[in-house]
Amino acid sequence: MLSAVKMEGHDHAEWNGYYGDAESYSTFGNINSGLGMNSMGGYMSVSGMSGMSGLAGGGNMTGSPVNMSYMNPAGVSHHHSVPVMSPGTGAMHAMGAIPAGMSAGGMSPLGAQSTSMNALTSYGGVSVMSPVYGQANINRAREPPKSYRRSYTHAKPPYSYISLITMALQQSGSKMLTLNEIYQWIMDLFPFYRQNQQRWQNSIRHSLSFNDCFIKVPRSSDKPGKGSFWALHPDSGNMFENGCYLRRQKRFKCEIKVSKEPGGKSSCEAGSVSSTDSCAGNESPHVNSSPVKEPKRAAASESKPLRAHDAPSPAHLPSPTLQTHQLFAHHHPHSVLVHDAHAAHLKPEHHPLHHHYSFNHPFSINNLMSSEQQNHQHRMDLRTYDQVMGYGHGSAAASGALSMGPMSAKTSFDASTTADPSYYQGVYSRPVMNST
DNA sequence: AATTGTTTAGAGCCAC
DNA sequence: GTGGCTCTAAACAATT
Repeated sequence: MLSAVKMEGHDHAEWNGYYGDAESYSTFGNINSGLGMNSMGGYMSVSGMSGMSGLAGGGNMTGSPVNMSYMNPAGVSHHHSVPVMSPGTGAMHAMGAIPAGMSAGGMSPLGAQSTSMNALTSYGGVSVMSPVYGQANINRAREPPKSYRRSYTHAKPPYSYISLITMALQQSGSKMLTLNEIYQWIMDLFPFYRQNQQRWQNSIRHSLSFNDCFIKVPRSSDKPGKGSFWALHPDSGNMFENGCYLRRQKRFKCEIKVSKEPGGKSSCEAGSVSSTDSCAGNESPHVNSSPVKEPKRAAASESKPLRAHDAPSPAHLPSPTLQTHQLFAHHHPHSVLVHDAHAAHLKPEHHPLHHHYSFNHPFSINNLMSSEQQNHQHRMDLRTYDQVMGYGHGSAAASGALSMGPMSAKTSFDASTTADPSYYQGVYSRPVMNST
């Protein structure tokens, strides 16, 4: 099996292979030097970096290694160019490209979320946010292209399948996607996944089925097609609050799956009207505190997807969006769910899920992109890894999670806040189990 | 037939 | 060492 690059970013050898000689960050110049970056050939982890903004100014990263490979040293960008990336990019943060502690309140995964556009990198007059993957951008802005670029392009992203799925779902306007759409999103964004599709797609399917944080939403009668829609469980919120996209802080799971209905659906499936208490998420410290060993998933017969007759009447679910909306509304009575499906449909920012994740979900696209722009730019503002890196030729591919967007009001970090070292440490090195 | 979804199993890595 | 999380492979069922 191929297997390329070990996911968890622990495989230094592989990372080195992809990024090692690469910039190695010599181009980071001041950043690297003095930062003590490392000997790991592009695989660094930083600990105790406070204030990435400092990076821009030559902050002082000392200490532990940081995987600069995927870092987007901020500050090196060109602030005057016109951002093409995500809407609302207005606020990108320097290193921001990397979410510091998700716990901070919804950081964008790769993106930055601050209020300064430091991270923008200019490519031929056009600035694009550099996703975490695009860290090399900075260099590019300063130096001519180098041969090593090629290696970056198809490097395996430092995200687990779960985080990729989560990002995909988060960036979708309706907060739900079909399996194929998820595949496409991933491939659009990460060239690496255009290869060996059978392998990773099998893993994606497995992740969707196996992880309780993903729920299946049946298609409405007016949207026939193959496969159901997948959405994030409303209570799955901060799965990556530790800032590590390779490994969740705690696996989200439904603790109780006993309330099976005749149809066989579990209490945590979409459409369930059972109390949210039946499910354990990661958004609450309480819940996290006492994880219950996940019982083997219910037998197939007990976890049948919600069928049309199980779900709310199709008549009331004109669109998938509304379906989830209502489903979640039922499921999550205590959250800020909007029951006016119509309104929610028209105004994404009012979407229940939108609300739900806007304040605490690490991949909250809401924190990345403005609601209005989100849908429109969905497939335009985000560039594929290679495009960001300056290798792509085609049109921008996916949107998304990698693009930086405006932060929610509550998340107006200052440089130091955004630069939570734990993020880097987590994503590039190893998970930081609770930055706070 | 192809795609989608479920489940089982094993292995690697990491935190405790 | 143990347990948790993730990745991968594979078998199988269901659906389109």
